[in-house]
Parts: sequence; structure tokens; C-alpha cells
Amino acid sequence: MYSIGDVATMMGINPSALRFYDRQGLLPFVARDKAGRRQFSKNDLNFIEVIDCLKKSGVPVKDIGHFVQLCMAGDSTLHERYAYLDKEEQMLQDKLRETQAQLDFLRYKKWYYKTSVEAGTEKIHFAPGTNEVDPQTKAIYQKELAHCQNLRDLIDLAQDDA
Amino acid sequence: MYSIGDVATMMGINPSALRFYDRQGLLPFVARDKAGRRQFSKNDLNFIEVIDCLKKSGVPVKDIGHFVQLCMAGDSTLHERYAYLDKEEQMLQDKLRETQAQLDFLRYKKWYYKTSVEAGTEKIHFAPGTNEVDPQTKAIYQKELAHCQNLRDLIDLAQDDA
DNA sequence: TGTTGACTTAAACCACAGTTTAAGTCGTAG
DNA sequence: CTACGACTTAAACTGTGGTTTAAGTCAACA
Repeated sequence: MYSIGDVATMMGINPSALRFYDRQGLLPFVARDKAGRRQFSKNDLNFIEVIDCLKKSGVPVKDIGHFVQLCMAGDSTLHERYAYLDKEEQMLQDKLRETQAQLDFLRYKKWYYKTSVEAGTEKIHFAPGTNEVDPQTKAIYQKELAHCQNLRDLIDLAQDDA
Repeated sequence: MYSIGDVATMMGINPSALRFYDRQGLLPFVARDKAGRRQFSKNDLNFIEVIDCLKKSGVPVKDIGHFVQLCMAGDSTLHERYAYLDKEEQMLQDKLRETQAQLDFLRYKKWYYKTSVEAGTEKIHFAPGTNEVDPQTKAIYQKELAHCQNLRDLIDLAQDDA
């Protein structure tokens, strides 16, 4: 059995946060000693691992509470629990794709600034006679990207960025 | 030139959110017409694309404001802007790895529930004579994962999950 | 020449996810 | 036996990221 402080240390979660989760119905399984102190079992830690994973995946506290309720209800909710995790898997896969898209865009801008730094001015990307970025700039990057061997050569500034 | 409503529609951002970003100093470059209405240029949309990317990457509004200030300051900040995006690239790469780790864990739990549903009870994963998950359960999954051809066969329930 | 509809502002309001505070209860080590 | 540290609660507070409201301005169209 572990105290709330033990769990907080082991899981890297603030004790106040654990009490907050308890208040929100995420920890209905946690036992208490005679003095009313929370006593976490080894199995409780498995639960908290799931809760922590869902939390880090961006699932709202109240939704996690719903899942915990299903867990408390026994074998009749097994299918529903599976379906819930299946949905979350899809969410995470989407999130992974989105993050990748943001990374791709960020790398384009890194290239934009790498080449600007090398040229000493951002103007190399402006449409002639304006202070606006040439609409073709991104297409140029994408062409270079398609032809390049090593992404790092394309977007990383040599050494001196430290 | 585009109105705030045009931009909101094109970028999929609430007009109120755009005004909020402006108040927070994220849109100092936006022009106004005689009546005080915001007029967004094509180049402003490039900026908003960057802001939107950073926002979706989880960068706090005030940090984005700092980056925008650098952009306003001209060529002398090119290197700093590059370094900023380089740091954000690392952040996003870390985030990608974290999300992948959460996905891996979620898939373990999907397997846990798939096999439980197939058995009709969660008890197949409990240590004998207890109501606690056997500490070896995850190791069993990882062994099966290492040997399996197709992840979907391992963790997806046949058809009827619809 | 109204009267829409889209815009403007400041200020109030909201949800979410905790964190902090204040007051109190235990168990144990000196 | 008392003092300390770790725990308990309810309630107040915080920060972030907006959204909503109220009151007003303006351009264009019937």
C-alpha cells in the first residue's frame, strides 16, 4: 500500500492533482485507512497509469471519469470499454498526423529563415519591389525538399546556431 | 484585402479569437480602413498561418507574441527567429514521440479489452485468486506484439465493434 | 432616407485544470 | 507527552484561452 505522497513521487503527479482527480470521480477505487488517509494498492497504480495516459492524450477529466465508471461496473461493460479505447486510438492517430503536418510547416519556415540568415536579409523571399513574401516561395521549398537527400542539409543552419 | 470575417472563414478561426489575438499583440501588422475596420493583406495571411501553426503546436499566446515582435523588428532578428523555430521543431519532435508512447500504451489496453471481450471476462488477466491484474500481463502482450505480423490482428476486435 | 449587416470596443463572463490556503487529524520519534 | 511531518477537507484562488454582451459606427442597398 502506498500513500498519496508515494504515488505522487512514483507517477510524477502533484498530490493536489491526485486529490483533484479523486474529487472529480477518477479514483473511486482508492481505499482509506482508519484515519481517512488514501491507501493506493499496486493495482490502483495500473489504473492511474491509464488515467495518466488518457490525460496526456488530451482527454477531458470528465470523459476519463466516464471510462472509470465503466471499469467499476464489471464485465458487462467490457465491450464498451474496448470501443472507447478504439475511439481514443483513432484520436491519437489523428493527433499524430496533425503534429506531423505542423512539423512539416515549421520546417518550411526553418528553411525560410536559414536561407534568409545566409543571405543576410529576408528580402530574398519577397516578391520584387514589395515587402511581401513571394507566393511561390513555398513551392520552391517543396521542390528542393523533393530533390534533397538529407533534410538537415536543407533546413539546419551550419554549427553556429549555438 | 480581406475583412476579419473573410479571414475567419478562410482560416477556420472565430472572429472573436482573431480580435483576442490582436489584443494580445499577435497581429500588430494588420491595417485598418477609415472606419477602423481591420484589413488583412495576402501577406498577413502568411503570418496568420505561422501563428496558427504555433498555436496548434501548443505554444502559449505570449510566446507567439514574442516571435511576432521579432518578425516586426526586421533583418537583425533573423538568426533569433531561426533559433526560435529550431527550438519549436525539437518540441514538436518530442511531442511526436510522446504521443507515439501514449498510442503504444493505449494499444496494449485495447489488446487487454479485446482478449477480455473474447473471453467474456476480465478475470483472464487477473492473478489467480485475486481481483488484481497479473503483473505479467503487459509482458505477455509485448511478447505477442514482438512475434505478430499484423498489429490489427492483435488488438482489433473482429467486425462487430460497429 | 432609413434599415440592415458586418464591423468596432471594453468589459464581463466562461470552462478547464489544477493550486493554494486554512484549519484540523493522526502516528510516531524524541 | 509533545512536537513534527504527512495527511485530510472545503473553499478560495490562479492562469490560459478564449466567448459573449452591450453599445456604438459605418457602408451599401431598397
